[in-house]
Amino acid sequence: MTGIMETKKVDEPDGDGAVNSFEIAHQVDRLMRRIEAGLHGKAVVIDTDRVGPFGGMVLLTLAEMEAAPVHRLVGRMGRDKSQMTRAIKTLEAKGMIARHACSDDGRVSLLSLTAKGRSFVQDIGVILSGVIDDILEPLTPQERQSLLQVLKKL
Amino acid sequence: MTGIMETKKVDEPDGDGAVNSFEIAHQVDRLMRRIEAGLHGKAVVIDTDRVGPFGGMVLLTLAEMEAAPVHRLVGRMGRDKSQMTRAIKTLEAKGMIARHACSDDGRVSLLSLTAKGRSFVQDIGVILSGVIDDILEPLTPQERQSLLQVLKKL
DNA sequence: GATTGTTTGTGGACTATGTCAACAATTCAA
DNA sequence: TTGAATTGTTGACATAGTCCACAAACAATC
Repeated sequence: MTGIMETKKVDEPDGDGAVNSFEIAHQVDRLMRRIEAGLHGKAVVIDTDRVGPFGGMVLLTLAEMEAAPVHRLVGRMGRDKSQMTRAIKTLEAKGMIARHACSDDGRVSLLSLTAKGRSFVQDIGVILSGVIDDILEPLTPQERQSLLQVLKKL
Repeated sequence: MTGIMETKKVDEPDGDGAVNSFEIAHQVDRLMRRIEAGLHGKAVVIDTDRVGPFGGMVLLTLAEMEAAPVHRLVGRMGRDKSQMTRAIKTLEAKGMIARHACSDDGRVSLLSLTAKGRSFVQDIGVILSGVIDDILEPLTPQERQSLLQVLKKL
């Protein structure tokens, strides 16, 4: 149906407009990797608590939700529950997030950033912006906008 | 400079057209994760040799290079050398790739897919195409094309 | 030809992430 | 109220990524 792995060479898009799937996967992978690498290179200096890339993502994500239960974080980030449990535990130990019981539901405990967590998010956000701006540098503002637009649609 | 982590709410693009950086990182991350999850769900059945996601990517990448030294694979995939060494070792053990000495350079050994490796790539390619087509389903052909275009501009 | 430095690939040791399955506590629904 | 479903936790394990040191082959110089 789609063209990628056929033996014949595919020089132009298929009739139904499909694009090379592996090419997409590969480019997305590379992009993600560049973001991580950029962060890895620059963020070490401020990550004094050794929160790590994943912990950073959790904090960043939590920053734009404020007071969310674990399962919502899980849903938003697409990770495993157990992984999230542990990440939260260490982030809590480092004083980045706090949890308080949910009055409506005895099972859930709501998560929120502490002042320290917010301050970290602030710092890492600036760095992340810089890294992504560097990567997106070859794109025109229109292209950036359309990239974000398309990504959001998915 | 960029808007993401400012305290004030950002409802519209900044004057200089910058977009929310974290949003980009987050969406790229999610997209990558959806691809992995889709692959994970569907590819298990054919991955009888337990090549794994990373091994699969190596094979896919190698398929479009044919007879490449390790360091080129490393460069293309943005991973660590040692990681690649080990991945190659196991892939070789599983009979997916073969290595033969390079006449020009005594240090490098050129990698290429075996028949088995090519067959695997064929299968996984079909699945990957399906997964990505599913994910890209909400996009118009124009949007897909523009996504790939923008990604390639990196 | 011996020298120094670089590239290429390996290996060890370690950390971080991700997966799977089982589980208790709670809530929900019939 | 009893049986499912949800929520979060844990154990055990598998995979992936990082850092550092190293040997062998090359490259450039003297």
